[in-house]
Amino acid sequence: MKLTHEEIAQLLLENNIKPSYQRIRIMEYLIDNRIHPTVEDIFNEVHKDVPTLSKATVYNTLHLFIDAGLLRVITIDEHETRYEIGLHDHGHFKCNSCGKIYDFDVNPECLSVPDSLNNFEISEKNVYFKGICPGC
Amino acid sequence: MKLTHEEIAQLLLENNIKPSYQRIRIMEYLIDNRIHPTVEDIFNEVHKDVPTLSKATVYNTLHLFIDAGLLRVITIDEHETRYEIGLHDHGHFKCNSCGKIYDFDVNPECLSVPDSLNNFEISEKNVYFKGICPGC
DNA sequence: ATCATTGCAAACACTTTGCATACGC
DNA sequence: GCGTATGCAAAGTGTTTGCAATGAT
Repeated sequence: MKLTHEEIAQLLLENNIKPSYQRIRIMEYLIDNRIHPTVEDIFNEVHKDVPTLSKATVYNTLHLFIDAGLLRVITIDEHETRYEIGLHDHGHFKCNSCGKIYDFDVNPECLSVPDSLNNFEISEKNVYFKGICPGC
Repeated sequence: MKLTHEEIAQLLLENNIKPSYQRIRIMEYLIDNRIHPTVEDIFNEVHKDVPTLSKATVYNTLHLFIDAGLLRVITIDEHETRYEIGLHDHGHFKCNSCGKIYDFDVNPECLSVPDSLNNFEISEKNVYFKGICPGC
């Protein structure tokens, strides 16, 4: 189910983003590599195929995607900004040893809004755990 | 129930931290101002009373407290590192408009570990919501 | 006197910005 | 040709580091 460049271009257009080559390649990377990559990760990999790519463009593009609601920032760790293309709500587990981030399904109960937030308008819910993964 | 400097010194000693004046004042600030302050907040306020205080010392001291388990980093937003002295587990709500952070009690169900994390050793659990607070 | 803590300034890493070039309709 | 996206380099921010001065026991 790998998307073609045309399909990705379509996806971008639907979100009012002009599908430049760089943007398509960055989106392609994000779709194919659901590893919660950092800017570093994205830049390094896409740069291999698109040598002229600059980091500024990566930053620009990610912000574009975020504003369009296509991309989410994962804020688990200071000093480390990661991104993932938005699916359903789910939790993240970060291994403090190897640094890998795992997805997990959260108890739906969990995301119920407590009484104390009655008059709050909630746009985003996040759950994350930290610890050591089985491999470490 | 404001703690005296002596009581704070005692608290630090119990955690194997030498109670220097700066450390006491920083801890005092953290205890008296449960507003999830940033380094900026802490530095600015404590600096008023302790003019020689340097930011490096604030950073040093916060790391000391964190290592001792007295302090927690709140990672809600990239570009913004906030701290709170550790109490029970609770959720945080951040208002995207005024930036204020509210505490709320999370559904205990929420923090139950899902099957998919069976063999994971979990040391930290976090829940945070974002949106707009009633005041905004 | 010794060892730890502090404060300053320089170094760092990550991100943003400004601007000139290049690209696409 | 015009407007936008890109790439570079410089500027900006927040945090860390090295080291000399200070403070405590």
